Amino acid sequence: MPTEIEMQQFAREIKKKRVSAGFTQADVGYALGVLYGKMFSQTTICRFESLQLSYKNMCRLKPLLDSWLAEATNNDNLQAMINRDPMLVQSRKRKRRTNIENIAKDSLEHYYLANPKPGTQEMRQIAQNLQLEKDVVRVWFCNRRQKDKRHASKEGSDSVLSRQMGHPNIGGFHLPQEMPSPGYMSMQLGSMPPMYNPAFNNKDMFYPPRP
DNA sequence: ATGCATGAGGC
DNA sequence: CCTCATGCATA
Repeated sequence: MPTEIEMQQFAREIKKKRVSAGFTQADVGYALGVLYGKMFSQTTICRFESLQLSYKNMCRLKPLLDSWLAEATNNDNLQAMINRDPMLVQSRKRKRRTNIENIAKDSLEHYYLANPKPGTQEMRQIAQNLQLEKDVVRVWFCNRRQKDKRHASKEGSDSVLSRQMGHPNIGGFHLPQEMPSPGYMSMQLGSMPPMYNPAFNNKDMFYPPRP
């Protein structure tokens, strides 16, 4: 089992190699499919590189990326660009993504801090207060807990519970105000080589997660 | 890069 | 209903 430090180094290594070879995260995910049968999405590669997966999850994916790294290092290029699988047959089953208002998100966060695992009745109540489907609320809590877990293996004693809070506001109105940027998502900007030049040129690269 | 969603597996 | 791994869709 690699240590978390080793995992961090590995993630940086993967990213460095990917970028210098001119691959996108999606390319890497696709390459894993070609190489080992199981393909991964851009999202997963992104989350691996930024250490946003659970440690256990990272350990399972590491071997795959490990050999990808080896492949990419040998074959230098001529690597993946194999024909993109057109295997998409519009399966219109997925629910359209709900957009939860910022006001509601603040309230949810508040509820979460008070109780991360509300019961069915409690969720009904919350859903009603915020005028959301209770399933949307349930999923929000599931995702919220999952997010906490990703950052769980941190050491500091304070941390996780003190972040983008600020408005103790439950059902009523809410003062429009800027939320302080959460600083817990450490990006590794300190180790960029000078010739670094990604395919994207947007400002996101040098911004903290969200305003 | 990230928000909301799905589905498998677990009790 | 939960957790966990994962991803479509979108900002």
